[in-house]
Amino acid sequence: MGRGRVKITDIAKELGVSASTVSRALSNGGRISEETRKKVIELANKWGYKPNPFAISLLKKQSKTIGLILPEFTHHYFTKVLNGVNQVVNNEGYHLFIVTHEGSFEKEQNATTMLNSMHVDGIIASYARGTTDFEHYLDLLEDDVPVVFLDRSCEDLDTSYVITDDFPGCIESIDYFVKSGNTKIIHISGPHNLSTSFMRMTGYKEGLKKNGLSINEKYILNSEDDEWRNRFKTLVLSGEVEAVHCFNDYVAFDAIQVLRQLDKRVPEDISVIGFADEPVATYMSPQLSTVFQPAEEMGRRAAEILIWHIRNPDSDQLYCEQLPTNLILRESTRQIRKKENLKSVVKVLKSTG
Amino acid sequence: MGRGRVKITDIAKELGVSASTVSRALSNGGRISEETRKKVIELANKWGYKPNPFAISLLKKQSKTIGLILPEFTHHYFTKVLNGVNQVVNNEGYHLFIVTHEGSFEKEQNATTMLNSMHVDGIIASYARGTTDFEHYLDLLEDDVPVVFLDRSCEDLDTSYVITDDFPGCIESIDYFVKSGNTKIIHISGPHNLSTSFMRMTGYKEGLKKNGLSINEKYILNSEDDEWRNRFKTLVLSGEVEAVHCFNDYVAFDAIQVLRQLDKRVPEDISVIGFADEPVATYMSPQLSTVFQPAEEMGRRAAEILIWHIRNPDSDQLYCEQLPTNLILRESTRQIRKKENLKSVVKVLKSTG
DNA sequence: CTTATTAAATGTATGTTTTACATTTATTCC
DNA sequence: GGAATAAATGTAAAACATACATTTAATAAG
Repeated sequence: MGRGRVKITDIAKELGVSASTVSRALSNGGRISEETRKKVIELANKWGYKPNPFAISLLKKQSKTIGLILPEFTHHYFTKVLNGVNQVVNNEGYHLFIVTHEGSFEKEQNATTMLNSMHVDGIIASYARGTTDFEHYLDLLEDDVPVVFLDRSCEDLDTSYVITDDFPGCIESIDYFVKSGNTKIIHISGPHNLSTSFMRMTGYKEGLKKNGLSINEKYILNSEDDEWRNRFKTLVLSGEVEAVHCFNDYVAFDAIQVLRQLDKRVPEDISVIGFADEPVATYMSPQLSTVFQPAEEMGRRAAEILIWHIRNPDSDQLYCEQLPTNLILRESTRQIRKKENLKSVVKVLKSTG
Repeated sequence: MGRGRVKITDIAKELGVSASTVSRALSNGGRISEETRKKVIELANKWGYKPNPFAISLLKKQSKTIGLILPEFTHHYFTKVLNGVNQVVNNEGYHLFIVTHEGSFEKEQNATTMLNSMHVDGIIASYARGTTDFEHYLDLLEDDVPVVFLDRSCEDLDTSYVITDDFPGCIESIDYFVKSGNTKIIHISGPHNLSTSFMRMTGYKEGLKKNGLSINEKYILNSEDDEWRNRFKTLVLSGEVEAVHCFNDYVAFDAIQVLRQLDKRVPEDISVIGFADEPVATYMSPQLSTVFQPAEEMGRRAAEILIWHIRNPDSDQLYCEQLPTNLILRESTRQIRKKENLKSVVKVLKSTG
């Protein structure tokens, strides 16, 4: 039979009717006699008829396929995002084309043009760190391919996006440090061209301000700087560090390794809080206190929003959502008292109609 | 212009030539005057012509798309496999459709029929644990869709596969235990319906046998059994445990947690070896000695083999490859002396022509 | 100068499905 | 019986690119 090679005309020929009759019977659209419908459906089942998706896509100009652009697969965070996206996309009868850009702007550009030429019905994109030129996304929008940004937003473009609000999470962390008696707090930042990195550093600064502490640029290290470990050691040894606020869990892991080298105990001597709640946080010891990001939920929301756009192509409505984070206290912070619930939900709905 | 809506006939009309001339000029197939070719290419570039993949797929009956069936995304191992597959698939100009079955046989079946109806050119499959019925893969093969099994093989079906040979890795681990002076070795096994679980347990037994040690079923615990921690504690406290051979790194992590509760030092009192070299192995402390599985390489090989099958549809040759594992010594085992190189490469080439 | 040969360009059919429109058949009413 | 209506089915076009066949023009050979 070969690859469901039975097509609508085969059934039509066998039954002595026309192809359109068969099509109607199968898609129960127009009027058709109950008798023929039954006959057609029966034979279609018997022969295992499967419509050819290419013919349908060619005709209807839609592929029932969604493109997902991710930085990489091996990062656990994106894996969870992917999982979330996959769930709703499957439920809604779409298929997923996944491309990674590995942080390369060029690959990211290629990904968008590729997905466009593959005629995906829409795209969820988590763009490369260094991307500042969004021309390729503009091309997509001009071709009426809806785009939803994930994890990273672009305010210049009129697109929906789903991000976590890193701000409250950082402030919550600083609050906790202060409440547990740590006021000498340093920050180890991430890649400087990454918006989340900037956000978390700003959150750190705001947290200090809110607690009446002064901001000292000397206390902000950059994990991309090869010298950060040495600077960190110097600060620690000079006794100027009581707590470390880190860009993410991996940086926190590295910081704790350094502290161990210096025979500093965590959290007795120095407290550490990470960001993202990656698996590393639960496997390292001490287990890391960190800020949980609802990665899977983000993936789900992004997919839901994208599918909404696909189904409402004429609407100008945009969904710009910031999902709340959650401070998870484990072993790398000193205990203090029952943590208050700082849950924050922000939903903005901007409309450019 | 809308979604690269410029098509071949637009260019043909503008230039006053026929559609097929334009097609020929663009695909530089048949003979055509240099002059017209130039004109066509120029206009195609200017208008940003992109061929419609559906029309091509409909005509050529191939989608340039490969289906990948994985258990899940969140397991780091499969993420790396995915990464490997993705690399070569991209290089060879194919696209990837990814489906997960989450261990459900029904979902796995759906995945195969879905991918078949999407007319993928071939499928790489890592089937569900409990799958014993391979009818749906047989359907695929009958429809001339090549299948390559990954991580899990099916000897009943004439397909290529890529698996790791868990056996030598386990034996190497036991050898190492013995050489470093640990002879009281217990095994903590994985889910009992999982073939890798069985393989690793058998490897453990063979390793003991090879070293002249007796096998005691009392020393084999099952991590799926809720009581394993208590049994483990009892064994440890009775002084019958010098080394622990674990089904995978997560089990090893749990085992070490238990040992810590009992104030046993790793590796001074008890050595532990895991399996798989998951990230947890490098993040926990002590860092875990474990058996590295070439996940990415497996993904790459599977993709290479599948593409070979796609390009050689008439050949009956099968590639059945077992990739070697590698014992990585970190901090959870006592040091002994320079580790000898036990690399083992097995390549079987079976042909049913 | 005619015929054969080559080159260039064009036209047509194919792949599969859907749908707007057209046609046939059956039924009902005056 | 003929017109009007409804129901069922058929026809053809559209979606887009390409393989194959054919036509037209130009050149070489006899």
